[in-house]
Amino acid sequence: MNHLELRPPTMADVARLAGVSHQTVSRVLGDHPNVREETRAKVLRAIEEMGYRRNSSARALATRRTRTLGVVAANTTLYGPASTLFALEDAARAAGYTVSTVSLHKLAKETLSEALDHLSEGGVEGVIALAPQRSAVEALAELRHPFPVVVVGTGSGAEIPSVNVDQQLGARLATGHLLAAGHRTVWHLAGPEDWQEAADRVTGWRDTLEAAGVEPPKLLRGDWSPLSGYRAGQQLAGWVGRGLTAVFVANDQMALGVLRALREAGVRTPQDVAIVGFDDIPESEFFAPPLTTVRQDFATVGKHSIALLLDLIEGRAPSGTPGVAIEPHLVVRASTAPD
Amino acid sequence: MNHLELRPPTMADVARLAGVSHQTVSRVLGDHPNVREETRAKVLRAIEEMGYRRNSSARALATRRTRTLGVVAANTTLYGPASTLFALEDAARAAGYTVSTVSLHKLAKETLSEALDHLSEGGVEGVIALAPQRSAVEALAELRHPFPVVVVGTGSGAEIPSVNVDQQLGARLATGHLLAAGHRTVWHLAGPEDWQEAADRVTGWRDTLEAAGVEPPKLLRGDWSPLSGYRAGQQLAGWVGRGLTAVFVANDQMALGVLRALREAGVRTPQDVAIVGFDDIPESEFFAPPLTTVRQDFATVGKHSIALLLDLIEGRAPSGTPGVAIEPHLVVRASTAPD
DNA sequence: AGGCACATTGTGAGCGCTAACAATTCATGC
DNA sequence: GCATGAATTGTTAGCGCTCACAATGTGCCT
Repeated sequence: MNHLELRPPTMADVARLAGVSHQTVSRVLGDHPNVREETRAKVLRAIEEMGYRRNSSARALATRRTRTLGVVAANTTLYGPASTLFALEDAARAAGYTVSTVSLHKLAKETLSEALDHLSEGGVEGVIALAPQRSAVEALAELRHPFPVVVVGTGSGAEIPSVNVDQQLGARLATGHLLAAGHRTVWHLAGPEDWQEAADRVTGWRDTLEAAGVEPPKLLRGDWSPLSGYRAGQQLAGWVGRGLTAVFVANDQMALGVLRALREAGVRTPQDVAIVGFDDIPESEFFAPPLTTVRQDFATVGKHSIALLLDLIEGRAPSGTPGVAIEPHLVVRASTAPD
Repeated sequence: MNHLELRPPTMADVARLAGVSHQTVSRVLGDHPNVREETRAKVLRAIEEMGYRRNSSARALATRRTRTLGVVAANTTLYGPASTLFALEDAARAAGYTVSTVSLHKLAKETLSEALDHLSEGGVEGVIALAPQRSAVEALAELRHPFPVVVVGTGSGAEIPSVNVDQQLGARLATGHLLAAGHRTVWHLAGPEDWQEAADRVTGWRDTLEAAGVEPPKLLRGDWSPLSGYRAGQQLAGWVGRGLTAVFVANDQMALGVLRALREAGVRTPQDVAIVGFDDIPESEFFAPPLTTVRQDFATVGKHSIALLLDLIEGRAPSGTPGVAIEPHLVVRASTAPD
């Protein structure tokens, strides 16, 4: 708690105390090879003694590198985005970068533009956009910005470099699991149309059914919230006994709502209707009943995204195999298996 | 997507194009009063044309202000911390500051120290620490740092400026609600001992019982996770029929685990045992049954924290009434009310 | 001893901006 | 018509650092 000192020490101050030139101090700090061990020790002692820290602004000005990355995201209180954010932050820090975050309420073009401006003012070298909505990516593509941008979670629509989880595969796993358990068909409660993830999950679901020679039943839409799941669940309950025995819900929160609606309608899970969710939020294991769901590896997403962005910043060719989506995994629990 | 330009334009470039001095450009950008309208327009046109943006490093170097705040947090994928983070970020941006976040896996002294170092290297002017554990605050108090720090969520232990939700009040609301519903006594499943919030909730619970002349029953401990709630729930089930009819659980996730354990033991909620949680996570409304819980206003926490930190940075006397905790509210649902 | 290569250290010039001051312009009033 | 002050603009000097280069020092070979 010494933030009251008049002026923080500069490199020149340290140099004076150590009896060397400021450049030598810079060399020590920069781990340059050609510094005598004795000198290095002297300098380090002076640094320690004065509690010296390099001024990042001066450094950034001289090197033209801020070593700062930006992240734009919405819905950051949801498990998925929050987990991704965490992973990104971790990966960036490991690479020696600082992360500035802008959390938005909504990913409209306007707000996105403001966010990029804000980050730009902050001097970021590149930005990761958690933009799962197609409209957001389009907006992003139109916006001018003086740094590279990597999008997470919006399929590989080529327009902008991106990193993704293979949502279609996840949906195929979920749907296939239900078919394999003997269900004639599988209903689907999807996320909002504009979301790429929602669209991909619909595709994966539909493809799986069609590959099995089954006509896909009517598609239901929710908005990811438990409440929308609840409402959809009330509708679904009406189809029980008329061929509905299994539902693939596009996320765990909605699945929670569906479970409640079915329960209230006297429909038992999984005996009457089996349910599969998506995300594997920490709560899912303790739902009534515990939820079969699809888990995504956010840590890997974070690492790949940062790696790709850094490649872009450094002007390297992207090192990771581009466009390769990360594989999700099925987690089987009681909601699809009677005990 | 023009990040390939050789060198971004500087203020001098703009000045040349506009036919003025760089200082005049600076004045326009800084909204200085004494600039002729015509000149301002000329400059703005040049800025627009060149796509000029001020270099934040140079600015920071000259003004000695980075306009960046840091946030250190752990468990950022949980609803509470994620919500607080979001609110902090929003409030800071509204105040014209950029936020750099460091998300930690654990809030040990070592990692905290590294986090502060990292932020310090990034040139933050102040830091908000989401440090709900007492050990973390102690570590924070011992650590040297060249900027003010505000702690969120660790009671007003005076050592470090802090902003808090009145956890004891929340616990009193929860416990009082159960007593008022006619329960003879209320059990409590607490969070980890080291957490200030957990301790405060225990105190509020105990005080309420004692004020009602009731001897507090045995205290159970969890670690906030649904699993620990589940385990505790199994124990609690053993006391049903022996005086246990109501439980105040220190957070919603554990409450979820408790609900599952009770259900598996054939205990009905709320008919046999009433449950109150804490946090009001989005899922709570759709638990089986929907959970009565205590809601905290994270947006207010965020605003207060940023305001306090900015006061500290500017060297002002804290403007908000210091030490005033933010009031939580009870949200009554089916887990305490038979329909 | 002289010379050469290499290791080590120092010097000077910016990086792009803002703050302080100096210089110019302009409108007034007398 | 000219002094006078305000409005407007320009000039200069850093902010604290890194880079490129210059200047030493050191050891070793002939």
